[in-house]
Amino acid sequence: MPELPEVETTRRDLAERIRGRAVTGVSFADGGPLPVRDMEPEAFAAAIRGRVFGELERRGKYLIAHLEGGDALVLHRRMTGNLLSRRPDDPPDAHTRAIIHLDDGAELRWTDLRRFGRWQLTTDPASAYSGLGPEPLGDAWFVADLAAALRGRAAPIKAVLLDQRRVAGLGNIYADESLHQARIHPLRPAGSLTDAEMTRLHQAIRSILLLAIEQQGSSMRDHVGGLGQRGTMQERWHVYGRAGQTCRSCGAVIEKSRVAGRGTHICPDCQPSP
DNA sequence: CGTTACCTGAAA
DNA sequence: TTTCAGGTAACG
Repeated sequence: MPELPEVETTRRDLAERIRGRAVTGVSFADGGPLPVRDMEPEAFAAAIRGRVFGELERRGKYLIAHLEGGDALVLHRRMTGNLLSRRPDDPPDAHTRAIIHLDDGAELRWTDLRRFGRWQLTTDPASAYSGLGPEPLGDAWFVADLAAALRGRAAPIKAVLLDQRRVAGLGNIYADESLHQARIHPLRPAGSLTDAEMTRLHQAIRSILLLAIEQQGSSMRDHVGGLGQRGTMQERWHVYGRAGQTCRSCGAVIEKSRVAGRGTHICPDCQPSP
């Protein structure tokens, strides 16, 4: 579910709310898989109780909640995970799987319908996301870096964009939207893109991710920000979720197919077949 | 590389 | 009843 803009929205919403706050306890829902898989829930609760949060960082789609002392709680929302700050008397949130209680009385609620999300308490946070490629919104991501990631690759460009080792943070929605804005068909062999196409794609990725962050992400169904609010980027989609509707750029009918195992949306006029 | 499994629920 | 869903690890 959540891609870079959705995770960044959570980070911005929660960073100042948790900084300096101590954990007073953790409670987990009864029954079903929990986000902590590499230790027993009781051991996890004992290990984090009393710890104080520092900076809340994002890397790709990972959230890194640093703890004073150097270790961190690394979270990945996967498909339906949400982390939100609530007060104890706020109404319950559906599919709440865990709650971190803070010393100012706030509750950090983890909701996750499909239970794919993961938490990892680690003394070496970087090891949790060591294979990630560059941050597409970073100061040091240039067209040349995208070109290097694509060079010689026969795989469809969409598959490469979804590969977190090449670029960190793109998922199915923003891969489709970026390729449409850049006027590139998702099945084009990655290594076959011209310089002009790579320049357009680099620009499209950055501008779409920035707009999506402004919009606080896409709330197709499950995503909410750190305060429980829905994003509005779904109103700006050009192709994703719009099969059968007309292209906002040229009026052609948006088509849906399957590429790299994922539902894939294109405008057949803007994005000619390879 | 593409496919399957992991989970639950909504929609077709 | 079947299919599909924003992700990714483990398969072959």
